[in-house]
Amino acid sequence: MPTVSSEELATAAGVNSAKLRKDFSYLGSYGTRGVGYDVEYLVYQISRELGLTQDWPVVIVGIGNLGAALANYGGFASRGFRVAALIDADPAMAGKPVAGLPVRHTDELEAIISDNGVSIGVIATPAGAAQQVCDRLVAAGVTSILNFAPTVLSVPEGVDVRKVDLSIELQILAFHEQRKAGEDSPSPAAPAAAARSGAGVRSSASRKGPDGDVPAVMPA
Amino acid sequence: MPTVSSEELATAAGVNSAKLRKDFSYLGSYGTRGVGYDVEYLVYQISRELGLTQDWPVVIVGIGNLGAALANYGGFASRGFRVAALIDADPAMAGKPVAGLPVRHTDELEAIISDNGVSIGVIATPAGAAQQVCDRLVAAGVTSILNFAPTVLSVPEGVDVRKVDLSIELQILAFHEQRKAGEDSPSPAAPAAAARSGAGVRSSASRKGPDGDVPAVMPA
DNA sequence: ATGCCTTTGTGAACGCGTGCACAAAGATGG
DNA sequence: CCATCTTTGTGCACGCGTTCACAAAGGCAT
Ligand SMILES: NC(=O)c1ccc[n+]([C@@H]2O[C@H](COP(=O)([O-])OP(=O)(O)OC[C@H]3O[C@@H](n4cnc5c(N)ncnc54)[C@H](O)[C@@H]3O)[C@@H](O)[C@H]2O)c1
Ligand SMILES: NC(=O)c1ccc[n+]([C@@H]2O[C@H](COP(=O)([O-])OP(=O)(O)OC[C@H]3O[C@@H](n4cnc5c(N)ncnc54)[C@H](O)[C@@H]3O)[C@@H](O)[C@H]2O)c1
Repeated sequence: MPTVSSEELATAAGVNSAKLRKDFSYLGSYGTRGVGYDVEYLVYQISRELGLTQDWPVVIVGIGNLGAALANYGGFASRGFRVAALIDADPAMAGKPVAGLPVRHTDELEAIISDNGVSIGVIATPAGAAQQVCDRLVAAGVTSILNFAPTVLSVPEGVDVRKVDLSIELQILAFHEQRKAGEDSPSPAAPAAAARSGAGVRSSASRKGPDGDVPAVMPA
Repeated sequence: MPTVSSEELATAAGVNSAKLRKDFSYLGSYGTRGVGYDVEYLVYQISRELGLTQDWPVVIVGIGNLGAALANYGGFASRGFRVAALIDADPAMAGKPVAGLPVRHTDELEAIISDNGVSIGVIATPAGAAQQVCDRLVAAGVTSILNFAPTVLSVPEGVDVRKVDLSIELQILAFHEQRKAGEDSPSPAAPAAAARSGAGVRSSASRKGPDGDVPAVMPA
């Protein structure tokens, strides 16, 4: 029976072994003292706890550069996610196949969500359309949203939103990069914690950019 | 002079106003009591602290579906980042223009990094090539990496890596989704903190998938 | 069966980020 | 010039996650 110790796993993952054991203990402690964890059983337990034993239908809204790349990405299917439909507002795209699936028009959004029991939606539209799309998804029954548009979405309680903002990722890297360069005294005691916040800071009078995309943090 | 109070900003960002003030205090506290913060000056200070006053040349390695989408993304330029070059290993792509830039072959990687003073690199290659690409980037002088390949990169001290793993984002959503559904007793005291870790858990004997992409968490 | 060795599971202490609450500072109006 | 009002800057305490450290448990060899 193939087993792994918490120490091996911790080293591989780059975390503390005690933390890993404590985390595992929350799902029922199925290790054997003196031996470790049964790999197969452990994987099953974690998969089950994470909700990976069922497969989740997801819809991708906004089939542009990014949306198409996501649709073509094989990593979803292998992790228990199934792309139920690709949705775009552009009538010219309707019916056109992307990654083997025909693009559906936004008009069908509610029906698609409902028919497929979709509870997870991916938004890859321009920022200007994101909130509107979000509202429709939520109204149709979606309760989890992965947002790629650079906007803070407001949703009713009970709906989870995760935001992926590539610009912010780069900004965080640039922040640390700058620190490496100026090794003298760029704000002595700043705990770098501020760099972790995903929330964008805007003035109360801020406006969106010309194309409704990427709210500018800098004035010019 | 347009100003904002910490309370306004905090509400907009969805955070506590005290936290926001304390964060600002790390960069020198330039607010005026009874009034608030001068918007323009505050934006400048934050931009400077974040390293946004200079523009950072970046290279994107792996111009496939995702890499091309990134190259076409306008959000980088507007935040102070400049795509210095697009790099791919496929000889057929060399010279072909993507988003207005000619794709350069991997052979030129070191020269490109050096000539442009690039310190930030984006990896969008298949997972199997990521570590190798990473090593070359680092050897050439890159000290910050944004990694889209589903692999944990190992880098020498002093090099920052940020990983964007879309599958994990979806898994986190699915995890919470599952909780909403089974409202009875799915592991009573699990603090949901485990879902935040970005580290992938693999058995010590794990192998990559057939195409060297997406290390499978589940056995089958 | 007994003793030894390995590794788990977890109580307790530590460290750190977050939020509260308030004194000090400055603007504003009389 | 003084009173009052608003908002900052921050000391302090609370809560939570992380880490240490170790007793208990189980395997394994003798
Ligand atoms: N391309 C990237 O690498 C990248 C990176 C980070 C963030 N983003 C963000 O992701 C979003 C999409 O980026 P992109 O490069 O794919 O843009 P894109 O312009 O190529 O694609 C946008 C797509 O959304 C569709 N669309 C517009 N309004 C819609 C609506 N109301 N309902 C449904 N579909 C609608 C358009 O028809 C188009 O196909 C943008 O918000 C962008 O800021 C993109
Ligand atoms: N497409 C997505 O939405 C998506 C989402 C999440 C993660 N990812 C990850 O991003 C990576 C790229 O995804 P993709 O869909 O663009 O794949 P892709 O196959 O379309 O593109 C990969 C590109 O990398 C190039 N490449 C291969 N080896 C290279 C090397 N050694 N040096 C330089 N270039 C090399 C290939 O020529 C190809 O152009 C993968 O690791 C994938 O798992 C993609």
